[in-house]
Amino acid sequence: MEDGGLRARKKLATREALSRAALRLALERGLENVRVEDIAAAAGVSPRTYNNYFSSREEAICALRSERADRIAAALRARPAGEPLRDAVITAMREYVGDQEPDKAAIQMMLSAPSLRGEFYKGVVALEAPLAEAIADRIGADPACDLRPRVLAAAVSGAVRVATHFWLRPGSTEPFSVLLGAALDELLT
Amino acid sequence: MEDGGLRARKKLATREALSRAALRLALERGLENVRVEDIAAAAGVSPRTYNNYFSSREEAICALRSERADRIAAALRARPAGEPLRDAVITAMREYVGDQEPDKAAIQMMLSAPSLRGEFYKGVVALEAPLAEAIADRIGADPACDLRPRVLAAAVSGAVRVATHFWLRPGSTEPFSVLLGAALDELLT
DNA sequence: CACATTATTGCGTGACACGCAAATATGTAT
DNA sequence: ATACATATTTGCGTGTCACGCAATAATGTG
Repeated sequence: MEDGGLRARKKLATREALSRAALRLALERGLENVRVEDIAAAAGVSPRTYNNYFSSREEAICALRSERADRIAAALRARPAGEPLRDAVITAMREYVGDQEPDKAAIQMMLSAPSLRGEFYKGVVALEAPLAEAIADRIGADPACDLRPRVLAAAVSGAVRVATHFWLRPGSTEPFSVLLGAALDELLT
Repeated sequence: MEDGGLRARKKLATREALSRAALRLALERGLENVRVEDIAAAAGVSPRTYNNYFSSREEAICALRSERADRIAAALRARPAGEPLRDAVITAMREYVGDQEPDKAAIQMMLSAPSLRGEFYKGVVALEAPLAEAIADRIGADPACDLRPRVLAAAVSGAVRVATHFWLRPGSTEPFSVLLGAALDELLT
């Protein structure tokens, strides 16, 4: 029952293979033209197995994005203790994102297809819990009683959403990191 | 083709009847035990008509909550022009919510059922656009270029989410308006 | 190597979303 | 009021899907 056992790793691998296949196929053919059967085949498992991992195409397509939360929290914990809270949070976010450009077509699709938007937002909101916990640790707050960590985390995740929105505007060429930095700066004023 | 015509009003009425029926049935019987057929019957239309209005049970159940956005924006526009931006936004939110308690069981359900959460978040995020526009008008910003209105609106909607989260905690008895006020105050500090 | 645990698979079932075309209701101009 | 145009509702058929269940295969353990 260990986490690093062959079993657990294989499960993660199939989950990832399924999700990658789902996203790739949706981008290639359009969301409407992807059968569950195709996703399963592309990942080398039976359709029934696909449904053991995900209970909807939407969930499969958005699953990978939903798993970056812990690294963000870790980036915050790595900030020096003396740094003011908001600066630390914002710098941690900037560091985490770095200057990697996300896949524009993928995010575009997730935000324009109504059936994917909800799943996408679930992923964004999921970033907040670990981030809020790291914030609570830093300011010595009880995350169960104090609103501040969660409100700040929610504001940060909101800034990410807004930056994404502007980054996707037709004709926009600015790198995501620049827009994210600008959005996060608005939280300081 | 008018907005106030009999046609348009009847359409809105059926839409609302369907959504109310869907929510009521889901609360009474649990989400799993609600057939599309039941919702349509409770609203007095055919199942096929139900599907002309909504393309999933989840959409029908969460539809009513998604339509409060314009009134929030109006509340902001009613604030005196001299008031500092954030105070105006926060006061407007407080005024809008007043001391009405939302339906705890309903929101509880929407946040605990994975298939509803995405739709619920879509509704919360939908609050941001009109609010951001009202903010942009107030500070004379171009909502297409300036990040500030949207970041602030997103922070407010995040605060609403966080307040909701705490309001739902088992054992919590504080009114929603108090928690919302506390969450919004964190945005000022 | 034997045994317990866990994952995968096939099959069957109930439900659902939606295209299409007919029927019905509504708005409008004469 | 009547006739006509437009929008909405409805029934039916179709392809798809999620999931319970039980059998099978794969993996970890003593």
